[in-house]
Amino acid sequence: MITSPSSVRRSERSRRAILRSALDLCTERGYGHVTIEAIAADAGVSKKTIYRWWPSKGAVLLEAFTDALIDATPFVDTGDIGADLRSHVAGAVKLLSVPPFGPAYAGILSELHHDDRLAQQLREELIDPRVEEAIGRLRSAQDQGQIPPGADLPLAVEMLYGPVYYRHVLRKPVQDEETIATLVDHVLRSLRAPGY
Amino acid sequence: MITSPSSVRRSERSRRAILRSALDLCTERGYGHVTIEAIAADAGVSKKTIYRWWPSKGAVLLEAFTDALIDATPFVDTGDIGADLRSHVAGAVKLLSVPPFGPAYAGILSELHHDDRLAQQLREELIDPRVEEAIGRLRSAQDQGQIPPGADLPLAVEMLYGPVYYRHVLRKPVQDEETIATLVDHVLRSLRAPGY
DNA sequence: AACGACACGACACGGTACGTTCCGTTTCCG
DNA sequence: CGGAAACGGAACGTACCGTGTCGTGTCGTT
Repeated sequence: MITSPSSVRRSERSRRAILRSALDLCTERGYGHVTIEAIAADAGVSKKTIYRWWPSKGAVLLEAFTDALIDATPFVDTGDIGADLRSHVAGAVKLLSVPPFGPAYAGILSELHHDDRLAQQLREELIDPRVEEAIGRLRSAQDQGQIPPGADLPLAVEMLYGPVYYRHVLRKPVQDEETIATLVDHVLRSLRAPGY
Repeated sequence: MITSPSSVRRSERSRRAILRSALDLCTERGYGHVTIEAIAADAGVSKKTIYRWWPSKGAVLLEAFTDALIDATPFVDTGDIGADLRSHVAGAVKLLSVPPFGPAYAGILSELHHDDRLAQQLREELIDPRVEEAIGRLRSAQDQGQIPPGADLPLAVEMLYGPVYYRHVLRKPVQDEETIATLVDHVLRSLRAPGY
């Protein structure tokens, strides 16, 4: 997320305080009340310092959120694609269900349509790599014969994540473990079943 | 969307001018630049008049968007559930792909997480009724034996709309007709195939 | 036909956050 | 040790917010 003045003299202390304050304010007062001025005040930092390293508050929160998401939803391979997908999706759903990460990600998504840089950054640094990881895990299951050779793996990823985004964006109640299991089953079935 | 002073003396002329200006500004300058002040100036209307009938700019655009969506994506019943779902989803995708409706809906979604009234209004007046309609169409296909009796119809709706929201929110390229057909096929297959 | 209520356009207000600029201080590389 | 650069703090003009006031016009009521 380091934007312009690539430098080793950057204050790591300020950086951490800014990211922490951004998430804290998101918890305490909601994304809408997270402002550059509020972050600066809470972190004991000059506004200039924030603008020097990030182009917008969305970029600040994206950096904070990305770190948390990668920790929360690793891609494991136990040999059982169903179980692995269930635990992976459950991890994402759980992260989105608790402040500050749910509101933070909703806020980030809300900025995408009027912030081309942020949209590109989100896709390149978060979405695309993780979609690739997911496809990789599905391909591994394919090699083990759990998924047919010709299956449309990118579509499978969208069918898994689509409902998660759908519910999060519309603020519907989050999926419980059973619903997630049913979803994963249906997606895997749709890959296995013959065409109509 | 009429909020408080329920009255027959409301100016229909002003109402139409406001809705039109809101959509026009969304096309010309993007959702982020649509402000109550800009709408008022463009529509030749007092800010007070807007605030009298709508609680926020999101509510204004939701009213305008709802009218357009209902026209664009009817639920038809030709007897072929696959064909009907394809044309329905294609209608929604097409509407979202053109200004002002794509940006307008993205903007509306972006307000949901800090505007409880708007979230409730969207669910009650747009999402829930249309989900019910979709389930009704699926149930009709069930009666004709095109979908098994025990199928999870609400989940099917989420699997259909989920990827549409996913791509729209993340600003990924919109689905073409072939992709939509593949999606519909997979969802229907997932309902028909036996459990793993 | 006259009244009275109420929506209307207009304008002004204080408030908040924006993004930028200037200044003096601190920190750290060479 | 000297200087460049990042720092915190304060102030700036701008934009939009949501509200209040006021005079005008129009539409129900009687």
